[in-house]
Amino acid sequence: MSTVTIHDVATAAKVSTATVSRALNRPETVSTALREKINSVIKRLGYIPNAGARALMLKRSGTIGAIVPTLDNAIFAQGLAEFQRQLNQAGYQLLVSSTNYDPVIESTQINNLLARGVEGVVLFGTSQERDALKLLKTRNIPYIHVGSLSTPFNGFASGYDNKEAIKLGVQHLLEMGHKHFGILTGITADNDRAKDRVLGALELLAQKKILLKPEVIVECHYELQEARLGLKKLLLSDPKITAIICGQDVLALGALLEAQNQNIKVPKDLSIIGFDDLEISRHILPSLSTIHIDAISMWAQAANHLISQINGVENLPKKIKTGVHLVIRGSTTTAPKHKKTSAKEKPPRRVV
Amino acid sequence: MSTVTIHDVATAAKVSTATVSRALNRPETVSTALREKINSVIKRLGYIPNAGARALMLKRSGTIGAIVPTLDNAIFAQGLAEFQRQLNQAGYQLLVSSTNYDPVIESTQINNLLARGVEGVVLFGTSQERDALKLLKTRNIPYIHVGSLSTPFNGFASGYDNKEAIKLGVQHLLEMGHKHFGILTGITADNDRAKDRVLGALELLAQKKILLKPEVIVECHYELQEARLGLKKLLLSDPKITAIICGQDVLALGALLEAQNQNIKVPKDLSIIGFDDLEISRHILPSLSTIHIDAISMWAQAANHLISQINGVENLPKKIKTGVHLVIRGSTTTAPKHKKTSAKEKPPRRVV
DNA sequence: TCTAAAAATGTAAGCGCTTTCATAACAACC
DNA sequence: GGTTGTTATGAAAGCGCTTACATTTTTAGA
Repeated sequence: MSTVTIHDVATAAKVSTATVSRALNRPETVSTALREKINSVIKRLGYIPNAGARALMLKRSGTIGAIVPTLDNAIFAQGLAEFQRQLNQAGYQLLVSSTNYDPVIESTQINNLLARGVEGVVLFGTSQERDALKLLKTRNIPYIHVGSLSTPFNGFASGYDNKEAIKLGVQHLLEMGHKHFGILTGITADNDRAKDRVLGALELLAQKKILLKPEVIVECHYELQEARLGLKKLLLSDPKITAIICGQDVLALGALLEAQNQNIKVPKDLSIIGFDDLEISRHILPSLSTIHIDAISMWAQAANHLISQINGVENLPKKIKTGVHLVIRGSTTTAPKHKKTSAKEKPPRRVV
Repeated sequence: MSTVTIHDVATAAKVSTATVSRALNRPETVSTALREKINSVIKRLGYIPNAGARALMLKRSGTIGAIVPTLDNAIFAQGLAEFQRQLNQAGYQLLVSSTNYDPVIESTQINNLLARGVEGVVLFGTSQERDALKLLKTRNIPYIHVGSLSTPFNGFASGYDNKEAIKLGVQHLLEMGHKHFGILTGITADNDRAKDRVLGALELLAQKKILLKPEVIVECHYELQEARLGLKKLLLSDPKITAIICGQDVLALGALLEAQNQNIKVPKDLSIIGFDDLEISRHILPSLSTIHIDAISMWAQAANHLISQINGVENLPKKIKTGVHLVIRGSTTTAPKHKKTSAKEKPPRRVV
């Protein structure tokens, strides 16, 4: 690990380290001749300034941290890509870490980012540990929540109201005459988004005097396999179900695929609605009705807000509300008049 | 940004900074009484050691960098998750950056990681810029390529031979009697994996005296929309095509979906084979025949190899070959006897 | 040609941390 | 009680960098 330092460059160029540093950071303050000489030495030696040492002096790292539940979901991957683009444009580097939906890991990661001297952090959702947030507060590190607006939080957030958003879908289903619902949700523990979506759905249904039994609300991880199992369970719990409300498109996709495997016709026999509008949702057959969220703008605005915070801009908005809308596609339609009973359920015809 | 330093802790605990440092790093060398006192002060002040300063002294950062083309593809997301797990287990932190398939950005990112003092780096594929690799070499930073074994490279690699891997699929198609092929590939520029897969397919086909015209090899980004367009182009270029060889499952999925939209029966009229075996591939209808790669093991072994390198282990293997196998599912079958010609292509019946 | 202002460069301190070496405190032994 | 280990703590240097300040060189005005 033969590291070449600013000192090596200085001696090789027969100047002081101060001059090398200046040549790098404020080139206009050093004479052309020297500057060129120094640059050539730098290139020859392959000198790369040590970011840690630099941050130590400057008391700023030029780094921003992001903590997301997982990278294994297109909705995060794309959001982060946008976030990173905005950051780079403003001269910041992004440090990503994932928590696997575990708030304890999340706290560790926040510490980690702090140790690395991040100047700001993005937190997904609002379910982080109290202490972790307090840490950010007392250290005076700017941060912003992304993806959640409904749950109470201090500080800033860029996102939308999950409770209201899901209602768009439920309302659509109600208008289509559905009366018997099943809910397929992600794990709600430590996940305000998932929780809010279920809550929102139940709230609107209750308003229409539809009360769901606990058996028709099933939780599973965001995986196709689990979602398929979930749908099975749902249909077993209540064969009268004609509409499935899903907390995320992956779940809806799983449900759709399972329905197809069971030869249940979507949307004729069963309507399915998702959330997030992944790329595949518009392409699959039948295409998936879902709630589209404007993830790009949500992350872009979060980035800019965070940078503004770092720059000490005053009177920033507490909440940045980003777009959500219902996309009606092929997986939802009017409720079947009489739920088709499967063959074996058909009452045996009485022989006269 | 009121940072609390080791000095603050020291004065608050009425000890020297040396003692605080020891209490943190080698607790057994400091008396119980002091240790407890120091710990309580640390907790009270919310002290977090500055990782940069620490790395500066220790000359090791405990950090490893990974550079991948994109996060927006499940195959990378899952691989990185595994990689990170292995790293954390060994006490290392992971720093991820993505290049969007641009080798210039990749070089920048390597510099970036080096500036941050990473002790090792993982590079996806083998198409990085010569200079960037030389930089790693001269600085003596351990690195390993992942995902590619066929293209020439120096140093180490964990992965498989893309050229051979794709042949598994092509062979299967040949055995099913297919004669007319189309290839749907990712952008091959700066992408040895994509390149090798095309090459491998062409090689095996040529061996069977099947030569593909350039029009039946179409490149597109790994997106469903583009893949659908790709299939259209392919079918237009040669209506006799009965089998599509895809360089990645996303492309195969897109092709499958487009076929369904055009009411082309898969696999009856058209066989489609993918590569990577994403989760959805086994669930979609028809399920996708594909080449399964053991991404988990590939990344896990890369992590361990890298850590061994850092630890100075000698005589490490140059190549770690990880598993690949053909998964035959529902999207491939025997070639149709006579390719069904669509109505308007039917020769007009001559009136006698 | 001399002098003063401006521009270019160097000196040295210090960012927050670890660690070597020196010193102090404490046992344990005769 | 003095001596020797043994253990616990502190003082200070230095990791690679930037920058205030001091110093030198250049420029230009008279």
